[in-house]
Parts: sequence; C-alpha cells; structure tokens
Amino acid sequence: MLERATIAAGPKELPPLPDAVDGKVVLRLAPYPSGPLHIGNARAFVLNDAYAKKYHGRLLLVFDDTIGSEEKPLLPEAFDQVREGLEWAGVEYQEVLYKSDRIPLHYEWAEKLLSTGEAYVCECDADTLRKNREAMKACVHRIQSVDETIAMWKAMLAGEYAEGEAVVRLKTDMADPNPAFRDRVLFRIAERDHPRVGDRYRVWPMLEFSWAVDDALLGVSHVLRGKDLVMEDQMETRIWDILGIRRRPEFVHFGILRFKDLELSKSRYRKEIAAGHLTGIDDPRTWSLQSLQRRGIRPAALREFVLSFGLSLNDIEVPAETLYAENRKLIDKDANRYFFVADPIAVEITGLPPIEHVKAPLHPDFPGRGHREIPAGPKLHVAQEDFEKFRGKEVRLKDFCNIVLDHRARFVSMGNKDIPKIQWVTHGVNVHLALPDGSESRGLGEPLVASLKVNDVVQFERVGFARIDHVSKAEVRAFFAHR
RNA sequence: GCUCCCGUAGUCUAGUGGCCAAGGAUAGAAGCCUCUCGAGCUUCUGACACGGGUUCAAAUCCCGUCGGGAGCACCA
Repeated sequence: MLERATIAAGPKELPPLPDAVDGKVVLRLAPYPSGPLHIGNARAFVLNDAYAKKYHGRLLLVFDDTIGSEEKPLLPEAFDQVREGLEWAGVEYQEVLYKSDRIPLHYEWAEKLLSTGEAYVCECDADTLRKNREAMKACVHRIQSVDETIAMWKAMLAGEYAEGEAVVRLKTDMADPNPAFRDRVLFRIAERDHPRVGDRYRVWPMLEFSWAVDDALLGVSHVLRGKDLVMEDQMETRIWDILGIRRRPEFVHFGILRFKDLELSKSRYRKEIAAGHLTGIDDPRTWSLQSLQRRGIRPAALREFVLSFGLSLNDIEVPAETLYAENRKLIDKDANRYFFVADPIAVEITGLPPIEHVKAPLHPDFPGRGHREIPAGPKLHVAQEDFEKFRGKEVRLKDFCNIVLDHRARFVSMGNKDIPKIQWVTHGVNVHLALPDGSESRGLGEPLVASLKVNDVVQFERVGFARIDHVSKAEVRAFFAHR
C-alpha cells in the first residue's frame, strides 16, 4: 500500500520506444529554419533529446531547409536562432546536417525511383492536379513510358521547365480511399534563391521524399514526429518498398500540442517583427525559446512540462499556467524578494517617529541568506492599485509600520499587525517591467534593485517573478515571468 | 465530403481484463503557517463521453453513436 503510493509519486518515466536498443538509437530533429524555435516546437525537440539520452543514442540535427514556399520562406539567420534555442533548452545533438547539402543524394534516389516506373514527371498545373485527385482521375503523364519520364526529369534539371510547369509524382493509387494519398508530389521546381546554396538547384524535393532518402541513409532508428505527419510515414514506407530498402526506422507519434489563448506561428511573427509590431525574436508575445529565456523560464521547467505529456496521441490544449507552475518550483528558492510599486503614488506620513531604515529578509524561507536594508522615512511611494484599494484604511507598510493610508497618511504604530500589507519604496529606482502581453509596467523599486545583475531572477513581492534584463544608472529593466 | 487518429476530474496524465469503491500533477475551495496575493503543510471538491456486446470479471477487448483533432499544398 505504502509502496504503491511512493511509486506513483515518483519521477515520470518515459515509455519505452519500440525495438530500442541501448546505445543503438539514432534520432533526428528536423527544424524548419523560418525563425527561432518556439514553445509549440518543444514537444518534438524535448522528446527527441530525452529519448536520445535515455538510450545513450545519437541525436542528429537536420535542418529541413528544402526550399519551402512563398508563404514559408527560409530565413538565413534562423539557422543560428534555432541552434541558440536548442542550446538554451539543453538539447544535445552530435551532428548538424543540412538538407540543402544533400540534394544530389535526393536526385540519385529520384532517378532510381523513376527508372522503376513507380514515379513520373507530371506537367499538370496545381489546379488540375487537385481536381484530378478529387475525381480519382489519372492524367496522361501517369502512363507515359519510363524513357519519356527520364527525359522529362533531365529537362527539369536542365531548366527547361519553369516553376510550376512540372513535378515528380509517386504512383500510389489515384483511387486510394484517402484523398490525401493519391499520387503525391515528390519534387517541384522553385526558382527562389536558397540562403545557403543560392541558385545551385531549381528542382527541390518535398519533405516526404527527402526523408525517405535521409532516414534510410543516416540510419535513423526512430522517427518521433507529431501525428500531423502520419501520412509521411506511409509515403516513406511506400518509397522504401519500391526501392527495396530493408532497414527502416520505427515511427512514433505524439498528439498535437496547443496552448490556450495562443496561436503560434513562426512565419507570422517574422512578419510582425518586420512590421515593428513586435520588438524582436525575443518579444514575449512570440513565445520563442529566446523570449522564455528572457523572462526567466528555466529550461528544466520547459522539459518537465513537456515530458509530463508523455507520448500520448491525444491532442492537448494546455494553459501556460502549467508551465509557470513548473518554473515556480524551480526558481522560488533562488529568487530573492524585493519591493516594486507600479504607478507610484506619493504618500507622506505624519507623526512618524524618526527612523532611518528597516530590515527585511532577502528570502523569507531562508533567513540565513541575510537581510536587505531599506531606507525608511515619512516620504514614500505606494502602488496606485494599493492606494486606491486601501485609501482611508489602516494598512501595514510591510516590514515597516502601520498607517492609515492617504496622500497624507497618519502613523498608527510600528509593530507587526494582522492587517493588509502593502509594499512601499523610498529613494526608489526606476523599474520597467516588460509584461508577457507586450505592455510595460513602470514604477519604482527599492534601492537595492539597482545593484541586481542581469539574469538575476527575483520576486517582486505581490507582483510576481521577473528576470533582470538590463541595469543602468537611470533604470532597471526586467521581464515578468509569472506570478 | 473522404481518410486517419483520439476521447479518464476545469486542464494534463497514470492505468494494456481482476491489486481501480480509479493514482499523480495543475487549477479551485477551506484551514494552518508566513510581516508577500509566493512557498510550505493539512483537508476537501472533482473523471473512466454514451449505448450495446464479449467475459466469472472491462476504464482496459469488440461494435455502434456522439464529440474533438489532423490530413486531403508544387509548405514543413
């Protein structure tokens, strides 16, 4: 009885991966470099990293930088932004590869495939292609000879087709009950420049084909991907069947992860940053890993948060509060306490006995950490919200004294009392607190706040946890993490 | 519409036929503690979508219904 409870409360174990052999697991991470990684990508990279470590295997970072689309362009700086995010998140990979370096391999495989007659070059436009798919109708190109197809392929490579004029399609079955699986496109022509390889290629593989090649060539043992990519399994499998590839990875999926009240999109944030609606890639509204770092979210919190979902195929929607709860567990003990009053209101206390300063603990749970000395006196500031709420009532200025609150406040007594306690500041330093919604809270912090260092995570009492982002003579800037 | 996936408390999850009168986390409530609306401690609220089977026995297997999601791009 007792034993069972202990096990249930113990640390969460990852479910085993099918046919995983310790030391032989090879996993891959396939970010698309259109911007920095954000919290919505976390499930993929945390799980891959966690399993690579669990099985003492290898994790490959393979940039999925095939040419993309007009709507989702590649971004040159995204490669470093992705790596920066992964580094922060504690993801350890042994090798970095680029799809764009592997195009010749993809061509080689394409030619093998075309020569089997199981794929063909199609000249139908996108619209025709879609309509035929709906109607389960094969087009004339499907039945052309292998020789014709090879000739057309060469013509594609030679630049004799313009963008949109020819694609390579896999012969699955135009009557497949799944409309999504009817002769899918494997290669298409894109005349855009690539940030790494420029205009070296104009025929680019689609994700499914490139992975059919690379998962096989790189010896990937397990593919962990979201279940929005299940059809890709079928595509890869079909291609391996045709080419007689025997050694194949296991496919493992996890459900779609969404955040309540959040819509994450790398491409959209890119546009909004460019338009000046967001301050940069670490704007808290992007939920990029960079922004989480800036707010003082610990990578371990993100990891725990993601691992708590396991490998379930459920589609889930979680509130950010769950991540905050995880983070709070980690930072609470480290975060020293300080006073910050937002939108300060000046208050002068009458009848206050002479007093120079008071002492307050840096952290109430760890008295050994020492005290902060706060200059005290009759002239001070309190937060507007507190002022309005408690005006005319007796409150305790925490660690200081009791007063009846007003612009001209009346001193009552010094000793602690069981009445509402509010924070207060004399000789305050300017503090700007950047909030997750992009707004900013301005106010005053107690003098010691000016001696904090960048990256310190503190708790502004009754406000919340924050990371110090910038300290100068004029002001301290901090990013709000959570309550 | 078609194909596939999923359905345990507000949320996330454990559970793979008997040990489940369903465990944990988070959120919520109450109390204690605390010179913070944080943390800690104690207690409480709260779920197997529904209907049929199979079985001695079902949250767990099967069928149906309902609900949610994904895919149906020359994006990833």
